[in-house]
Amino acid sequence: MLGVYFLLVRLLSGGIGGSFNHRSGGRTMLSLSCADPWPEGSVGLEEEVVTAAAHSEELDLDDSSASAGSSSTGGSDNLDDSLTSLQWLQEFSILNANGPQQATLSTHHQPHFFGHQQLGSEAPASPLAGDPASIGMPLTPGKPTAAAYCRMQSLSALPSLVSHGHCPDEVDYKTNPHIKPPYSYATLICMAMQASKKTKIPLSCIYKWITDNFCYFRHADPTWQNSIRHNLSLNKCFIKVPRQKDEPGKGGFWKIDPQYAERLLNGAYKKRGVPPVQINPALQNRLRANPQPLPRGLCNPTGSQSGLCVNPEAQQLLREFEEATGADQNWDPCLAEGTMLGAWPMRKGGPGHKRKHTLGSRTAMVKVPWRSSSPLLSVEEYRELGSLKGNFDWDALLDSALSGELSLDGGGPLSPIPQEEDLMVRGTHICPLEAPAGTADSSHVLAETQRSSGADFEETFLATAFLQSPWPEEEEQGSTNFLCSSTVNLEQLFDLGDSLGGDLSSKIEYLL
DNA sequence: AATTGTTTATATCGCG
DNA sequence: CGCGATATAAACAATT
Repeated sequence: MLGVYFLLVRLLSGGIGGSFNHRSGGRTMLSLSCADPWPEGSVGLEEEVVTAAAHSEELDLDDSSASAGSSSTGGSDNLDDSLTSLQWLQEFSILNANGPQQATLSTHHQPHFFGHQQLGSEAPASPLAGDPASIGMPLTPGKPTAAAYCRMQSLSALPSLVSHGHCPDEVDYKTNPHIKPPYSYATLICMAMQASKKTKIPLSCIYKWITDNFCYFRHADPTWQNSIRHNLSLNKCFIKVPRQKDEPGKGGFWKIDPQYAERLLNGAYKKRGVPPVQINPALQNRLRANPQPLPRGLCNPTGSQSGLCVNPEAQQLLREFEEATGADQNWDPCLAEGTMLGAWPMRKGGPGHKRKHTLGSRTAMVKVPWRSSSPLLSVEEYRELGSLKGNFDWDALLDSALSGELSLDGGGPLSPIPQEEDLMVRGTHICPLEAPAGTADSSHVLAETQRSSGADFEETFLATAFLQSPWPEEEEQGSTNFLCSSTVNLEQLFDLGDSLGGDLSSKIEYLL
């Protein structure tokens, strides 16, 4: 069972943004959730972003950013094995599955992790309804969550505060106001930008996304906003897009320089050492006064709720399984465990794996694998890439994977995805990114991105599609959204495996 | 006045 | 110890 579990983790979570988070009654449920649990009809920021999108054509991928990447770095041509393209992805996936994007367990789409917060210009730091810091509940009651402080059993003294440096990855940052997310500000900005699915977003939307997705910042001193602004200004990754004269509102928009996107998210976790626990100072006194009970969602001593703990035997089984199937020999089970199963993401390469990220140096480009996927392409870039569209044949995908054809490291058979059709998962519509006409942009960056992304791009998109987006996607409204609403029963998926027949199925059964 | 954006300064941390 | 990355604070200007 576990081996298939792992396999499908690789197949799906790395791509779909699904999260394996629960086993119930012997049925392993694969929960898939995705972005845009936001209420329809929201105004304010939505309008702003929509407006921004309407003007995006004039702002996409200016030549400077394009040339910066294609020339100065030699960029994508330089390989850097240390930056495996999916590392950030899996990290990002689980992080969002467990944190920013609440993984769901039920078959019902859970629109919000905290109920609805109206969009608009209200103070970003305004606590959400149901905010545990506001109502004294550490985590949303009654909602199963993948976020769990696995292996925190010994930390009952401060269960919701202490991550102890063990597995804070399973902290539900959406609901836990005490632990500072282990992301740099730049990464947070990137997340917000990507989650927005817009080419450019205003500062207020960045605030909004961060506060919506990281409870910590809802209660933290607002000086973090200063840091955000500081980062936007100083970090060359971010490009300011002036607001057009006919665009109402204050300030400009911000977009990410695609050339820097990967680097940023390769460092999706702050590599810089951070204290094991950064307790929101604003809450410390309250916590001292009112010690909180063990929050729901925390890993119980048996680890049964979430945070699947993988014992060495299981990992060995998986390895054997993969050796038998030939599936993705590049996959690091440690990584998978760390990212998909709740362990703190491994710092691949160890302490010597230093990230180079200079705020102000466009020339100090990190080497990016040419086939790595950039998760931070603007929506127009996504759209233009086109590879997001088309029939996403999961039968074929699973087939390929089980037969060892599928290499998640790119260049696989998925590259030439047919275009002009919606994503389909066994007949279920996956909200495709709207592909407006006339967005063809043959910038160097895009060309480079297209060339370099290849098959990874689908993974990238799918893996990040579940990021919560505070901005409703009109194209998704009223449509059945597989990623948002579906819970895939693995047994159903395995039915596919049955159809594959042969040794693989037996191996699967053996592992089960 | 509030928000947004820029700049400077300082501190910490990890790494070579 | 120097350097780079990051965080934090603060001052200041521009804009709405």
